[in-house]
Amino acid sequence: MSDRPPPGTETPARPRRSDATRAAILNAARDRFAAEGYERATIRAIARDAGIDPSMVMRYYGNKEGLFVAATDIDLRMPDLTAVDRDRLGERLVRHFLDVWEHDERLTGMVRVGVTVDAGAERLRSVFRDQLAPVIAAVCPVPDEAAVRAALVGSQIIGMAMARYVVRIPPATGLSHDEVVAWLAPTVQRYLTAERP
Amino acid sequence: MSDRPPPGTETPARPRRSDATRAAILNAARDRFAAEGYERATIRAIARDAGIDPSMVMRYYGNKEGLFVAATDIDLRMPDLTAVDRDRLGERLVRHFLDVWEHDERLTGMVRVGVTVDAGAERLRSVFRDQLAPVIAAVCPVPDEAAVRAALVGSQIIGMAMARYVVRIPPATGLSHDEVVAWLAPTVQRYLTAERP
DNA sequence: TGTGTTGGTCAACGCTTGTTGGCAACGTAC
DNA sequence: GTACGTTGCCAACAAGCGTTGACCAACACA
Repeated sequence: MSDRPPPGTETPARPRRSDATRAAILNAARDRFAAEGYERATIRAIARDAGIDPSMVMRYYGNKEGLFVAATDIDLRMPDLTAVDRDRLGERLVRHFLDVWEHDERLTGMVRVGVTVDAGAERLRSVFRDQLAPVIAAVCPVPDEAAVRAALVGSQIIGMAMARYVVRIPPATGLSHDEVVAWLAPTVQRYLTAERP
Repeated sequence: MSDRPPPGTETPARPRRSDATRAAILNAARDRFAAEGYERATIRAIARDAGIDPSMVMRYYGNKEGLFVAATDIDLRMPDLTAVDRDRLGERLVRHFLDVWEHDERLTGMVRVGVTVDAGAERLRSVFRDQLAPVIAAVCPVPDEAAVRAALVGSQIIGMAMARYVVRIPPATGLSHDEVVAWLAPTVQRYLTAERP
């Protein structure tokens, strides 16, 4: 409890001896949550992975939900779309997401958790709101339409991610990157730039 | 164990006194699995909902996974697409799925479970394979392309379902049925009928 | 009427879970 | 050098889980 300095008066970044342990816990937690979902990822297993005692997890993160919140920071590494040819926005986005999904299995896991537990769903909503929506709003001429267009793009992207990486529907897993781009890019392009129907 | 008659010699349909109980268990199981996912839905809670003892669940369905398998039959009630105008296939499909998703919350729940536990993912794959793919293959002129086209359609449909009903991303939940159809129908139509890119 | 089958309850089992509190070793500041 | 906060381990807790087996009541059938 006398662990973190009082919020607001936070000291710049005084390193603590336990920082390595904290990091190890977060790393193990991310992997376990991603691989097994919220319920099956036990504090005991996470602690074992991190090479410490389960009680340390409690001391540093309060309880399991606290650990989950601390462990799940999702970064989509969104590109700046204003620098992209207007008629290649769809292709650029689809390619980017294929890249992100494929290089960080934790994202798949976070979707898994986001679907199961409330705190996870809130995380996904915040990722949509803070990372995807703004980037899309920046290239949307009518500000009022930005949110809906972002949601549409998000729906197609997350749907393909579900099909390929989470549920693993065979025809979807068999597609090459180029094939996925060829099919999905026009969809995303239309959601971004087409007149509102 | 001496419960079901030996498979193969199954007697036509002799009703058992316990049929009502069995049905009550399945109903309660469906609701609990849908609402809380596989892990949080406990056999004890399901039995309580059904008004019987937990041990009955074990007797009738062997174990928790057996109950899950028995409880999760998903019926998409797919329409016959061969009777639909070729250039309205997209609209027809999107409208159908909106209808199905909105009238059976259990579907949402099954996605939740399908994402979490292996047996659930297998269920989703079988639904895709046995219910969605055949219907789409029936209107696909090039048989070899049917599976991929079905997967593409499925990705957009399941993505919108995730956005609207599971994660509940605000801009997506705010869309009316007609708006969803207006945006998604052309996408699905293209996945179904457009030349392979 | 007697006997085997079916539908159901009850109490307990072994196990895992998140969580807690006590206690030892270490480092640092006075 | 002693007092104190930090870091860590250990052992235990209460609760909840899936699962089992003994036992009873009602029925079906001879």
